[in-house]
Amino acid sequence: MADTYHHGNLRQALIDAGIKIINDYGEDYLSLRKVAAACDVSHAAPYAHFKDKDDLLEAIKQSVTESFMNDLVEAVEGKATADEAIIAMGRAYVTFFSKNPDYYIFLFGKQNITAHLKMNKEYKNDYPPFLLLRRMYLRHLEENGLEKTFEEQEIEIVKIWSIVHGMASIACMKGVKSSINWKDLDERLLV
Amino acid sequence: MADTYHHGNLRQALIDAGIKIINDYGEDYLSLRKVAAACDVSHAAPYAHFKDKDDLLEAIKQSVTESFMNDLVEAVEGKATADEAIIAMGRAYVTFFSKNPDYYIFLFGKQNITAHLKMNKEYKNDYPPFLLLRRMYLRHLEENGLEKTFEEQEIEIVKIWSIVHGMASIACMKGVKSSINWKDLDERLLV
DNA sequence: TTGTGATGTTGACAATGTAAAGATATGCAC
DNA sequence: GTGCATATCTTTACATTGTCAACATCACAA
Repeated sequence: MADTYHHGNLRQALIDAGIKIINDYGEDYLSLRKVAAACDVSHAAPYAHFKDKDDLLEAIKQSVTESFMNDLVEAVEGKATADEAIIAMGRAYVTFFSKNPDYYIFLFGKQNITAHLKMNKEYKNDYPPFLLLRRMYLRHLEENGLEKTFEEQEIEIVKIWSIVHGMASIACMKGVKSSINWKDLDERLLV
Repeated sequence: MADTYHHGNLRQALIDAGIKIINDYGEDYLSLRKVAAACDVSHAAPYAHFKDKDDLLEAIKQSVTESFMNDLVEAVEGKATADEAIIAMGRAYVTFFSKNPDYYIFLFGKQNITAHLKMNKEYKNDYPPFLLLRRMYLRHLEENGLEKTFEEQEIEIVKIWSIVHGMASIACMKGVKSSINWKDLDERLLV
């Protein structure tokens, strides 16, 4: 099935090609036609799988978020305590974006001048990485026999998130993995 | 000087036209050629004043930020106490973006999923609105004879900012000025 | 077997950013 | 005022891009 008329799994191939382009040259460089060309397919072929460019972008974003989540879950799995898990998650978070700086801009926006989570409740209840952090935080409270109001919980979770996200943001801007101060991150994550 | 070959003040006219387009149809609808057309000028004329599209966008952004700052300063001026000034500034902040929702996306980014200020110190020391808030906050401390460490100060300032910015963000999304709970905002701003 | 829908190709079009070459006005040296 | 350098603007041209329509090809079920 080398050079068949049908591609086989073009949809996934387009997503992968898009990710590679974003990774290699940044989002600005990506175009529908280049993605199609990267898959050795005519420039209109993507329209069989995606409504328009935005639709493809959405799919790519979802795919990147998935692999982001995989890294986070993998980091958390099998950790003895919630505290260890939170630190591991923080490191994985920063590592993910320092490995692929373009993902940060792609996921969080080009003109992102902020480093904290949106207050919007819908978002906090939707975004998988955030849900994972909340689970870890609640486990942390339980393991240490702590009692917090819901308000206090939210504030602390956002605080942790901010530290990690801000650190990732800085790491991305500098684009220098070696500039990350891991010990500093760990210490700041110890609630 | 009705129909002269030279426009007179094309640079400013282009910026104004750009602002109007963003205001009326959103940033996506803006193109160099449309801006030029709105000024009754050939599509390449802007290149005498701006290096490229991004350059024009930068100028527009700067202009919008200026009028934003004007609103904030005007709100603060002549207020008897710092507390009054902070509340007035908060209201002006939210009002500005509820009057022109497109400005929010334009200034803070389309995929802005965050509602707090970037931790980045450079930013905090550069962004005029933030500097204004810090001045008011320090005046507040002074007027009430309060002593805070630098750390505490930063946390509280970011907190105030977050409340205001988050409220503006929500107001923009709903696009409904009447949905703003001004009393709630005032109360939350009382440190 | 047949034909129906999913998948791909080709060709076309309008919108866009940008560069090059030339036209026109403005201001300054003399 | 004359003449010229420069800033400003127009015209023309071109490549890229998103999108559509018409058609080709394939897979699979009736």
